[in-house]
Amino acid sequence: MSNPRAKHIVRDEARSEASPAKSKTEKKPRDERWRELLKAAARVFAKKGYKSTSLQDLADEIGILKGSLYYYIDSKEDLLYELVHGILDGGIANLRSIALGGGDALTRLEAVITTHVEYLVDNLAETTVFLHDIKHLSKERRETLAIDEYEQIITRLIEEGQAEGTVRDDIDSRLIGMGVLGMVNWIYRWYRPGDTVTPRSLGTFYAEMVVSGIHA
Amino acid sequence: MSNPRAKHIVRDEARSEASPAKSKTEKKPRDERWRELLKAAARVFAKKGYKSTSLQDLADEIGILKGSLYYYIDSKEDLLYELVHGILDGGIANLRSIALGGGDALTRLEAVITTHVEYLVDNLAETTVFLHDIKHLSKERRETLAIDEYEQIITRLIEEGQAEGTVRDDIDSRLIGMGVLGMVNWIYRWYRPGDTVTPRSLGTFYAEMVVSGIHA
DNA sequence: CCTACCGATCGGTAGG
DNA sequence: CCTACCGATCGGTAGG
Repeated sequence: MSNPRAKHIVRDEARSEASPAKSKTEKKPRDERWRELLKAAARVFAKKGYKSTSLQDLADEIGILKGSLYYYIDSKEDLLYELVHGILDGGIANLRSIALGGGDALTRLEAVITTHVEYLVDNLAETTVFLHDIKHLSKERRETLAIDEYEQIITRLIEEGQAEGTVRDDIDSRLIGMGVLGMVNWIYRWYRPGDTVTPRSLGTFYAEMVVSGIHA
Repeated sequence: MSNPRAKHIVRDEARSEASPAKSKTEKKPRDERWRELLKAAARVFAKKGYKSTSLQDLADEIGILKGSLYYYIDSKEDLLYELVHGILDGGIANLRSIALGGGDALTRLEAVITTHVEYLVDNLAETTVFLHDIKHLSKERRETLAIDEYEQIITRLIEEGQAEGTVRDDIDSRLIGMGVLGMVNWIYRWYRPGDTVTPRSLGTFYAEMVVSGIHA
């Protein structure tokens, strides 16, 4: 989430106090603008797709000129990477701490599902960008990301459950794992803020459905 | 699946017999080229995304010049529409005939799932384009498509099951329906031709998993 | 009128 | 952050 261009950030270089209200040349601290830019990118990429979003779109969104974006980034891809990297690492950290914790495998799987659902819903735009546009990252950058971790964490939990005898073992753990992941990740396609179902109860239900669907 | 430009197709106008092997100016009947173009578009759109695919890419793929594509289409979007329209209508026809058939709701739901999985796997590229790039269709064209039919068919079956008492009715049918759809549709993201699991057994397993996951 | 393209250029946008 | 631009490539169309 750090600004890749701001190698040496000098904090708060005496923000101009001159115009308290909006002026045409209003100055915003660099960090604030950077966060604003990332939020705008998440929103617009999620809506239109990365490839269909021009830097002009983003510049308009935050009220600067297109060329000025290069004060914050080196390329359009920087924005995609920052979003995708941030959302992935956050999600993995969540799941890893649960999956490696105590308790039987099925209980940990339930916790992983509810936690993942809440995280996904709380970060709908970023998740959408991750699930839709990661292919537009360069191979080099994509290789720095632990993209398969989600799949591995879930599949491993299912294998533990099979070893414990709580999960049916007549089916490949990977098939089950991808089914679970699909059910959960699909949420980004239909859930909208303000939906009658809360993220918490949605997660609880899907966890329940999975457990009764795969138990031995 | 018809060629929008070929208003009056004259069948097989004495295809040149001169060069039986490949010649530089090899002639292919119009319909054949059109199908070849659609197949190439499905393949390349699925791999690179609609927006990242140039008409030059497609022309290269089938071995003609970019400008020559306009003999077959009026715009790039024609190709997207044709693919998305074809795969959607085929899939809906499948499911509708099953959903409206006889038997109890849960049995029909199982059949819908297995049929849909096989159809999806048999048409992986087209399904990928449909699930990823439909947003790039113009509003006018998108509105001609029955995009919500899948969701409605599955949700309605679940409601019938709830009415019959075979499906748990303490949960919104839509939540269950989207869960089922997500699990099944997610297949396009990980299944590859040659995978050890056959489409048939994959469908059977997912149907099983759903039924035991949601039964009353 | 057709099939199967070519060479050149259109309005517009890309990243830099 | 702005002004003033570039090289290239985009989808699409011209006449032959």
